[in-house]
Amino acid sequence: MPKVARVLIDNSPDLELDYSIPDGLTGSVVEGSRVAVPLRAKRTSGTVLELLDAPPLGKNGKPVPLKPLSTLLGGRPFFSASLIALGRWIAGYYCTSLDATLRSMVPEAVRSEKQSFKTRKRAVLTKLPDAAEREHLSRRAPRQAAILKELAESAEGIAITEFSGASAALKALQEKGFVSVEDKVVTRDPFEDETFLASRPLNLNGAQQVALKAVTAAVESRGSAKPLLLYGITGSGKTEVYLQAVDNVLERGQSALVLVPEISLTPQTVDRFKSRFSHIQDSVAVLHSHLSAGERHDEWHKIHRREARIVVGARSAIFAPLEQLGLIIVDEEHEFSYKQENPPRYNARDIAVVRAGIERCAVLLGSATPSFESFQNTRAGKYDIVTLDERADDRTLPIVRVVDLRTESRKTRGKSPGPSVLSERLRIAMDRRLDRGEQTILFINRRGFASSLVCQTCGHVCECQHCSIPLTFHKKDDRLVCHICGFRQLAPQKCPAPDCRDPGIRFAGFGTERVEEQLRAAMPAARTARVDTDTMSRKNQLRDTLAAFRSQKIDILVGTQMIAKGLDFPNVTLVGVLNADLGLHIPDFRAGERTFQLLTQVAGRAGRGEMKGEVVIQTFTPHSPAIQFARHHDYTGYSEQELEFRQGFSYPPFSHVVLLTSRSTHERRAEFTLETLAKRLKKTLPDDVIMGDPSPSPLARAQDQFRFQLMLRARRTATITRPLQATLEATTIPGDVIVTTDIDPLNLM
DNA sequence: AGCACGCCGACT
DNA sequence: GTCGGCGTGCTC
Repeated sequence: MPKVARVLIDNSPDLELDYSIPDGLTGSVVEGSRVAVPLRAKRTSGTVLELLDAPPLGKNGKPVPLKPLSTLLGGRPFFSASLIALGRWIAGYYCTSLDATLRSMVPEAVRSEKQSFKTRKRAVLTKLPDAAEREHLSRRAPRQAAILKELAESAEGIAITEFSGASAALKALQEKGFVSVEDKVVTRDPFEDETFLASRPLNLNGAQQVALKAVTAAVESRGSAKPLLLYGITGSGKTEVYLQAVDNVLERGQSALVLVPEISLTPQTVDRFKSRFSHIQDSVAVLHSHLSAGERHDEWHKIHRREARIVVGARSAIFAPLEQLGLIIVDEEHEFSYKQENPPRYNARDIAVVRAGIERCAVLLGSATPSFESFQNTRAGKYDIVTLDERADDRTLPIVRVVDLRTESRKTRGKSPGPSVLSERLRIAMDRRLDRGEQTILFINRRGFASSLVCQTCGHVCECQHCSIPLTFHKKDDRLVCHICGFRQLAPQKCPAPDCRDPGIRFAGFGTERVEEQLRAAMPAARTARVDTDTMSRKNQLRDTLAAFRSQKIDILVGTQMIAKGLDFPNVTLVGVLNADLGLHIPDFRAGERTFQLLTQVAGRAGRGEMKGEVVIQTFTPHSPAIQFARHHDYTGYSEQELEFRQGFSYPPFSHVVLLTSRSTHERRAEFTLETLAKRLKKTLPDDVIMGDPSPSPLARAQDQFRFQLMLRARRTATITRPLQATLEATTIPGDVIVTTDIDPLNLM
């Protein structure tokens, strides 16, 4: 029996102390247990990280004298030994304290005592009156008799709200001892008002069968197989492979974890899992950010109680306390939303691979446009790859046409104020769809400065007072809004530049709002709807709009990234990308990769039914590789060219990036701090680390803080992080400067 | 010499 | 995180 517990003290970064386990508690103190411990003269709390047989030896060679831990807190631990191991790995790799890491692994709604199980008072039958009594009641107190009859038929009792008009009768029955009223736990069901029609497994085509076999073999190998990359083009039926693989895992008595990008992007994926497993609906738990705190609490406990065997969730669901894991699936593994933007800044896709290693289970990464990190891992033999290169049911990929906006703007010059949103080609294609009763999706990538207010006469751009980015014009409430800090101001009537004052500024730039407006004017017969964060604020609004689109009550759907991914509408035969350049010219070596992924994903929304699809991409740079390769559906071609470039410059996946950022309201201090760190790092970092110069971040100011950054690259992350941590500890950082470390960043702003 | 303050290391 | 030891440097 272990006699010693190593305890991580709460709220004290990386303080791990050993305590002896008193006799009364041996056996009940396990890894993950919450315990109260003495610390100096006080009492504090902590988490048991591991159990030891004997106290460690001190500097004098003798065992360290240990204090006994005080008591056990709480019930079954939040963390299993393998989740603690996972936490240790994350804390080490991402340079975060173990305490903060473990805290981020359990939802706040579970961790804080505020949320608890929801209870409702229910009446239950305690004993049935004898025949004479019943006879008496039915004559003298028909209300009571009726209640008894109802209760006799329901095993779980009936909520007392059902008897709201008969509280006196209920009370009388309670007093006679026939009925008792108890608090019963009721589960908050995020899908309460939805029904899922059971779906049956579809027939797999040859490639899908090969893929399923490979996954099943990996599951059966119990962790000795390599991670598996499922590269399947859009519409090739990846989800069906996931569903059947999960089914196999369940049959083996194991559980499965399915990660999907932030749920609002793919409501359809969740629905497909809920439907396929509708016969065991209670075994499916869903975890994502749109759940209420109470729902999250209940779903998490459903997993913790071992009731749920399938978890479908976003990024943080990678920490779901599932046991006997057989398979972890990461859908759309290239998605940037898997990266957490606050500490620990982990990437759930990478954590999935680590967790699979710890739990000795299989891991499947799926994508139509795999990240170059994962793809290179298959080329290097670290991952295995299976390919679905045909659309399921013999459908074909859409024809992609590229419209050169440079020649287009020459055609329309002078005819309309500002740039024209729809090219002639796209207009004609849309008219044709409307005539045939088919549907169109128009995609506008609002990232970048598309809808900023730029004066056409003097070039003045309305910028945020607190951040160094242009403000975005929202016509509905006539405001300029900062998408970084939320700052809002009334839109100016004319150009604010003192020597300009041109009223034309109000018509510059376009975003989804303006597209919709122009569309209404240009095609009055079409029924249109807009999907972006502004219109989809209400709960279920996205779901409702998509349902209306599916039932063809809407002809044209205009939207941002929200409609780019994962949606499957058979009647959509045309997709228009209004400005493909917007993500292309940002200072980030992944700009091309991101654009290629987006175009490929958007194009994949067209022609998913019987009818052939068409995609029109409007761009000012038709020659750029991301656009040309996307046009030809050529992931392999693009990856070859891009990987060669990345290798030449030692960018990921041929190196790991560590991004050091300093920020402060005091510009010089932020800059000086980073310069000092850079100087010290130059001395301690090994030669094979590529270190840039400290420089202003592309987002030079945000929320009144000036930002500077330093990029470091090396083959192995630890080559950088070990000396970096030592340097950070040894350097005094001014109180008003914040220094952050981002390992494998995806956002270089 | 006496004391305040801040840094640093230990806490089991 | 928090406490206490100890060194520095200022004041009496």
